[in-house]
Parts: sequence; C-alpha cells; structure tokens
Amino acid sequence: MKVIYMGTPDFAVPCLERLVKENFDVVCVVTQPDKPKGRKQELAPSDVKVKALALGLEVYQPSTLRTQEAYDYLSKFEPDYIIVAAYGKILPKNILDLPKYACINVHGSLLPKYRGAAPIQRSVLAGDKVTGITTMLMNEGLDTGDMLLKSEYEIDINATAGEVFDALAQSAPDLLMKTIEMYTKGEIIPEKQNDADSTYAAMLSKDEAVIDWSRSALHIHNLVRGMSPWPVAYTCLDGKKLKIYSSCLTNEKTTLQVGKVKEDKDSILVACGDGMLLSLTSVQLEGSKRMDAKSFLLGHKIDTIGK
RNA sequence: CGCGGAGUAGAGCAGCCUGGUAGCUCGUCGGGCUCAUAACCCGGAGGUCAUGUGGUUCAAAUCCCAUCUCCGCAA
Repeated sequence: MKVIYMGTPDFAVPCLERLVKENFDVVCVVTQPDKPKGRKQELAPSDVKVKALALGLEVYQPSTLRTQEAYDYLSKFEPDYIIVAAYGKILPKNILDLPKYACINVHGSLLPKYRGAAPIQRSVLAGDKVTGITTMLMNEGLDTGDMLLKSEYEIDINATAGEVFDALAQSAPDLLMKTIEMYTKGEIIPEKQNDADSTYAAMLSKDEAVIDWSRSALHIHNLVRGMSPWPVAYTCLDGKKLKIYSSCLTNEKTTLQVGKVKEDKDSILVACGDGMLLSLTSVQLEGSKRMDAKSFLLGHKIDTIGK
C-alpha cells in the first residue's frame, strides 16, 4: 500500500511512525519548508521532517502545492492513499484526486466543531470537557470533508493544550489504522458534516494571551491552559511581562480587589473578577526562568498583578 | 552585527549606579518550646560572587574588556 504522508508539527509524528511500523510503503513525506526559529532566526526543520529523515524517507517541502511542478512530482508516486495530519495547507483538487482510494485527514477535534488550525487549543480555551479526533475524506474546503471515524477524549480540568495535544497525538494512529483498514474494505459510510453546527478554530495569537483579571477565575484558568505551551498566557508584574504556564482553581472567595495577590507562603493567589482566588502554579518573569509558585515567592514580593 | 534582561550558598533573590570583612527568604544540620506540628524560638554549616593564571585600582561581586550559558521581545 503506497502512501504519501503530509504533516508538519509533532502532532503528526506518531501517525507517520505507525504507518512505517505497519509496513505501509511511505513513498514521500510532504511537510512545510524549514522556517526560522529561535533567537538567532536559524532555519529549523519541522518535527515531521526530522522523523522522516530519521526513518530514511523521501521528504518534499514545496511552498505551495498549487503548481504543475508539485502535481507532477507527487503524481509519479501513484499513491493508494494520501494521509494528512496538521499539514497546514489546503490541497488543490488535482492532488486530492491523485490517490487510488482517498485523501484522509486526521483532525484534532470532533467535527464539525473546531474546523481549522487550532482545534485542540480552542477546545481547552472554551473549557470543553470532551474533545477527540476525527478522520475524514478531504475536499477542497477547510476541514469540511465527509467524516469517517471518531474517537473521544475526556479533557481534565487542569490539562493544558499541550498535554491534550500529546494525548490525542498518541491516540491518533489507532484511529488512523482502523480508518484505513475499514475504508479500504468499504466498511465505512462517510458521513456529511452538518455545516450549521460547525465552528471555526482560528490560529492562536499573542494578543489573545493577555490575561484580563476582571474575568472569572474559570475563564482565566482556561485561558492559561489553552495558551500553554504556546503562546502562553501572560500578565504584567512591576512593568515586566509575567508568563503564566499553569494555574489551579481554588474554591476560596475573597474580598480583595481584582488583581490583588493574597499573602501566602507558597501559593500565588490572585483575586479574579468573580471574587474567586486563582492559584498560579508555574510562572516565568521576563529575563528569568520558569519556576513554580513557591520558588518564585522566595525571591519576589507580590502585592498586585497585572500592571 | 536585530532589541533587551540575567548568571552571587542546595533553591529563589538583594547588594553593583556612589569600589573597602557578601546579605535576605526557603531548604539543610543541631538545640529549644509544645500533647503535637510542615508552626514558633535559638544556633551552625554551606559562596574561588558564570569564565578569563584579562584590564584599571592600595583595594573589584561592584568599574572596563573578551568569552560562555540562560531568558524576554521579535520571527
């Protein structure tokens, strides 16, 4: 079974590994071009590229698939399937029609909810209790294709987007294998998405990561979780940026003003808009390293946060 | 040459501007108090102040130079 695999971030790595392990003939791995990363702006390969090279697979990194050149290149492989997981580009019709069986996408949400770039983060951000993975037949729209299989995943109240990401990435290969096997045998009836129920999960931006302490503790907690490990929710402390990596809900009420920090030996307890205290458990001040609340408090006095 | 912050005891920080015996909180060790305690009191140990057999100086954690490492912004 010849497969072209398309994916970019770490989320897409486990599925690629499984395909190789299950003896699919992965004839080509398509991933985004290397992009500048880090302080020095050095070009860095995608996670999928790194894994593909380690597995000795052919890698293709076009800036767009909408060229004759890209089509010619990929068509010569005569794939049975094209498997796509968080690749980051929409495939043109001629490439969608390329494989003998289908173009299958592995998406990190229970469609039609959270179509788009950041389904998992949006789900955590919204405080959802359940999310999951959907496999679908791809079409020219953005995650609008007919659905094949789903698996659900329960989100812990304290799980960060990164943790849910990892969990879903680990469970994705099972669903993918099952999907390919059943679809090849004609055992799945593709199900149309109900567009009326669909929502769009836009990419996260840093503008959304700033904490508004007048919101409820739960809202802020979800923001912190959803923005971790990127771009990371932040606030200000004495004019410096303070990133909040994780927090913990308390059931303590307070009469302190919004943004005031309750004096405590080993917890950073901040008064939120709904009068509840939110405990910040992992923080990082500009120029300094990430540390837990207790360590942070050994060297810092905090009275008010957010300015 | 993108901009900026930082490296001081096991941990987190102050001291540096205005050079002159290195300090705070926590931890750790010992003792005390207590029915008891992660609480409280007393005491101790622990640091070539990132590196440079660098420069200036009577004297450098502090001023100057070089290097390494970490971090924020930017992407």
